Amino acid sequence: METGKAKTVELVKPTINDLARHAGVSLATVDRVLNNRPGVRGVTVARVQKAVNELGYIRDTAAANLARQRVYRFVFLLPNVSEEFVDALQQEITSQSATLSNERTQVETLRMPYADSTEIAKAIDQLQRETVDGVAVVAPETPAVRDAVARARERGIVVVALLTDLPSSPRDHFVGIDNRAAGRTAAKLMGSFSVSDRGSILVLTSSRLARDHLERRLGFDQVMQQQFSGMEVLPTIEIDEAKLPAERILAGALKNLPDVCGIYSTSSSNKGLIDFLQKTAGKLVVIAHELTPTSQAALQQGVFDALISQDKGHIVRSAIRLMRSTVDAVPYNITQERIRIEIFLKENLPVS
Amino acid sequence: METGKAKTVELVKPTINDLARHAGVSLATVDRVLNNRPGVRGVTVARVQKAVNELGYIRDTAAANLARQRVYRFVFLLPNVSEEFVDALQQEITSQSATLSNERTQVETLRMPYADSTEIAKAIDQLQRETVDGVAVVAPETPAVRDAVARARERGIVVVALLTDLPSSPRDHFVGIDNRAAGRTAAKLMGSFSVSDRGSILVLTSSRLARDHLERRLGFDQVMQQQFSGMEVLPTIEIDEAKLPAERILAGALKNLPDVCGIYSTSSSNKGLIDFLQKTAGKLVVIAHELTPTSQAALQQGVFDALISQDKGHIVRSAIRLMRSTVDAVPYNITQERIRIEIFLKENLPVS
DNA sequence: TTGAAAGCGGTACCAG
DNA sequence: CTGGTACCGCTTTCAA
Repeated sequence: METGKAKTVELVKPTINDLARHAGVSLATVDRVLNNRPGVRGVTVARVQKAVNELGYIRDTAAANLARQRVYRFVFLLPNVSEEFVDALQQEITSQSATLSNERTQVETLRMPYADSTEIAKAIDQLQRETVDGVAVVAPETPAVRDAVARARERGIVVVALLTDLPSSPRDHFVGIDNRAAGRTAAKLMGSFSVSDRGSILVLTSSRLARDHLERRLGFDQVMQQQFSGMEVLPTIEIDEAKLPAERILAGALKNLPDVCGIYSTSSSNKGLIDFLQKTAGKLVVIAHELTPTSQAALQQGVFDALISQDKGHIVRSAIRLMRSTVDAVPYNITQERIRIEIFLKENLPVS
Repeated sequence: METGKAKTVELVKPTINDLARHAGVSLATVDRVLNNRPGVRGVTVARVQKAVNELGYIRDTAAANLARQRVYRFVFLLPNVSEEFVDALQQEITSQSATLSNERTQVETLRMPYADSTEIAKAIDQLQRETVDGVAVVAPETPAVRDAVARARERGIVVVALLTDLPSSPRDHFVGIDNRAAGRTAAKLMGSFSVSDRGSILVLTSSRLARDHLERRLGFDQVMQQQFSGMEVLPTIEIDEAKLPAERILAGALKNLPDVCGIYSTSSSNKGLIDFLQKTAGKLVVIAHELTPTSQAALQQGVFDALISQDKGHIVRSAIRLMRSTVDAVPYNITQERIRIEIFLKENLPVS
């Protein structure tokens, strides 16, 4: 810890020319072994590899991509539900695509009915290795999806599960938060923000994105039971505005259950809930997911008490970095790719 | 929102060759106007610029950097206090430097006594434009520092304020959290986690990093007063282990103040506090800053209730991206550079 | 099985 | 004031 102690990193960076000279072969041969292309004698390969090790060679990806005129082509497969968060995610992809195209990366977004996993599977099956390098998909974990993912990977397409994991599918990566931990966090906040240590909690969900919602509920129950056992967590109510307005459902539920003191919505589309709460006098602790203009306003007004969120920009960048490095079979920095569980309170809302 | 609606981005990317042809000039001339080098007639400049606009030319930075053999040289100036967080930050810089060197970026870390701003100013003054492109500095806001920053910028060195802002200095950017909002968040959690709505709160600080600590305290007071006015926030106690062990100070304070129900430490070095708390029976709500191995353990054990943190990896990457794009005078994505206020509870601790 | 040489998109030096 | 050209690090024909 002495003052001024400095730490520098050398930047000598041997090139393939150095390798060629060192190994006594031509550039072309060096390139062949570097990219393990066929047609090089074992001895020659060994000579080059020795040079690589001795000189500590690291390929300059930028130069390689330039020479190769490489373009990465990725597809995002999102549900076509009218959910603010998903729309915002697509918006994010679109707005990043400008920058991305300067980084030799092409992105395309496809929207599919989330519930119809046959449709999704079909869409995945239509992805040709010749035209796409990787796909990031938001999908339920059904056999149809699993098999389509497996086939895509066999074709050599990199597959990333987005938002909701597909652990039983052979996907290359999952990009999204740990939803069980998110549920635990929601519970901790719910319990802490409640003035009383008893009462019951309403849990709301949307039918879509099933697995992540389930995981959230599991984590929620776990902590409520461990730390706030005086409170009762009611069975999950599924809200589908298309069938029945949220306000109706909620009004009914609250009438029958007079001791409800909190609401946890595992969903990210809460317009109906917000409308209902704004008309209701009683003070409930309300926790929901995802920071969107709507939910942010609700938080600001005090209708919501906390929001569990994940950064859309980070998710998109992370998915792309992971697809890119997987395609190129180069390592990536895992710490940069962990999507954090963000907690928003009125007090730490981003200044917009 | 139709199914399958696709959004693609073209990747035609005109090159300087296209520009040259289109404008009827040579590559060299195109290069001159692109880099506004002298010695080109106004008409010619106009012709090239017209071509740029008509073709929608965007420079390929990777190719340019290759040709130019560009290397970015940045310096991080950190306090040489023995604080876990700062050490971790230096560690982060070091571990990123491997990747960075493959991105034509060289980083060097210097450690300076935080309290001695003349020393810091001297260190900044010693940075030569010939050998460094940018510096990220953690420093108190004193006239000496301000002037040194101004001189560095006049020499053409990009300056980024790290962790604690230097708003009155002509720094190019600030990389770190909004510390007032962080304090507000701490207060909200403090009030919510407290079982009673009265009692008094101890606020601890380390003498260093003054401005950010001050801002945290301000934000804290604001929300405590607004939302938890039944609680009393006591004057800040400065802890300097070198002078007097934290345990002594705390034991003394708590003896005189029997109604203390919570502790907010604006500092990130809390070994003494943790030691003290582990030996103490009473249940206090304790909130501190920065996720480190020590603080994480304290959170895990229930000694701490919440941690307000900022991501070190993000901070370093962000500082570097900002310095790079400022040096090159190219735009950057502000949303990617906003350092979030992270809230860690036992429930959302990263699985390590 | 190997090497020579052109070229990717730019930059920079030298000549005119 | 402008153009020609070698070169950055790597890839990719084509020919030997």
